[in-house]
Amino acid sequence: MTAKLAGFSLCYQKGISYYIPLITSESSNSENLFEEAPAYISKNKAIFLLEKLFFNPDVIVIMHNGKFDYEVLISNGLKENPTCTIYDTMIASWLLHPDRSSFSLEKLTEAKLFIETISFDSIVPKGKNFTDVPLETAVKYGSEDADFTWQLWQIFEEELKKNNLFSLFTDLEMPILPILAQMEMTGIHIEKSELAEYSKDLSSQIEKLQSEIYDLVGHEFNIASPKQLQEVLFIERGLETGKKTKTGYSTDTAVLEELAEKDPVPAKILEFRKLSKLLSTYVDALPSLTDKNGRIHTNFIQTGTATGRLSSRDPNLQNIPVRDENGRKIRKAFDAEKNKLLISADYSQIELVILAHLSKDKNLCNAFLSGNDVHKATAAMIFGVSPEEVQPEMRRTAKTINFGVIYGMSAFRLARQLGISRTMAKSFIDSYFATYSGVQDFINSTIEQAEKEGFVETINGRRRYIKAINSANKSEKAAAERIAINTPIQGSAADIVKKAMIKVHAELSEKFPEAKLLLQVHDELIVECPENQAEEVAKIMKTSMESVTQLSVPLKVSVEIGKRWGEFH
DNA sequence: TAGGTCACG
DNA sequence: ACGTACGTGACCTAG
Repeated sequence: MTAKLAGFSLCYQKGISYYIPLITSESSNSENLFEEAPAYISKNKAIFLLEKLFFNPDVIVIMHNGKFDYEVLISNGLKENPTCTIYDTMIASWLLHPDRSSFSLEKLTEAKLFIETISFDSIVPKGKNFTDVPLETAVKYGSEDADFTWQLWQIFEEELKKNNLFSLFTDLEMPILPILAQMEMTGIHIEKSELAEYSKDLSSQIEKLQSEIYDLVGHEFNIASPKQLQEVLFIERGLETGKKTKTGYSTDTAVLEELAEKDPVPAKILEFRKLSKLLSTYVDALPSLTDKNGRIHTNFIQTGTATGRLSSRDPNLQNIPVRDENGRKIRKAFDAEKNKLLISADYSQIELVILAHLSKDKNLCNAFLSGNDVHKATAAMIFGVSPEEVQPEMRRTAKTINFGVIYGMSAFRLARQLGISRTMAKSFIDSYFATYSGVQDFINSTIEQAEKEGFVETINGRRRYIKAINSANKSEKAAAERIAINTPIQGSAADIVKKAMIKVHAELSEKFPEAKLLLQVHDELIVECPENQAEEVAKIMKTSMESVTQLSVPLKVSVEIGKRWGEFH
């Protein structure tokens, strides 16, 4: 949002491209400069000319990592909501191979065009800017950037069509791109003073815990160092070791919870870690990232996952705490500006709904159709009781199994998760698959498809190749099978949420243009809008999201309206 | 930079 | 006999 425009490059046929540097001095805004210095044009002139491209519906603009360029152009005066079509070669390559390690123009040019590129670092010395390099060098670097993007598109267009990914590209991923840009640039407001207060509170709690730990242990040490902590727990205090890590014995939550029954230190460590995490990752970090209006801007990464989900970075706004009361205080610091409200709309159990749809399992579909608590319905089915007879413990078990199925569960993990024996876990699993035999069939056929074709697909044809699916190594093969099961479920959910974003954005732009999408958290959309529009905006969001796809089980969306995120009424 | 840990869906 | 649930990103330590 603060990047300046040095110049831009264009290409419309292979091997011929142009770099156009801009006059950098802010004072030189004369219209005549174009004639006086034909090799340069002013920034205003450049934006004016580029707008002709971006607002021509007959034009297709091909870019690499277009969201970035688009945002820079907007920060420098380009109007929003272009009418051209944007095609992004970075996204195209991601759709073709979503678990590639890099989608940089440099790496792709090397891999697909077999050309060595001029690297940015090789022409711009450390600490210098692009505008410091000689024009001749800038021309070389800038113009090949456009040329390679053009050439990559020629290849990707064919490949997308060949693999039936073209409509996913044009109808889903490309329309999402400018929406993400708008969300990022809008940002979300945080109430700094609340976090500042919470910071003091947390710091003193942490300090107190720290001295209590030192007292119990008899000396000071770095609690955050797993190495030193192992020494203290397993040698000095002689506690039993559990799981191993690559470098020693684990001190993670599960292990410490176990140890807490025999020793007072582990519980304090757990509390210390919990509060330190909140303080360093959120409470102290977020306020320093606000702009002059107190808003925070994340970067949504469209190529961030192998399943089709988005990821969020610098800062990650998709992992803001919510699960316990301490953490929720942080979420509540995210608020709407004056005279506005936040609306959160989230899909209920979207991944299980998709599992029901993909497997067409009669009992799982009925579990959804019969009521609104699918875990309870599952418990009733696998324990052979009526829904009214389901005890909380039974529901908890069913819920864990439901998640387990989505992740490709093992009896071992289920047993550990539920704190029961492996035999017992195995019998729950058997009973689950006896009830939901369609789910078992879905799992088997998905793995078979992966073995035969080498990839799995989502409802919309999004693809993920699974190289290890035919591995001779047993645990590698098992891990590949879990990916094969999970990807169509998680990925289809990602497809649906992206479709919903497009629909919600279109509806709101037309009916309530002041309402803005701010965040997407995998199954949840957050919108900010004027107070007096909130009820209607919420209705539009719910309706749009529920009607975006027709599955064999209806999608349900719950909406909440409030001044702060995580605190609704 | 890798490893451990932990925040989220 | 073997390893142990899917997908992320940030912070801290240690080398």
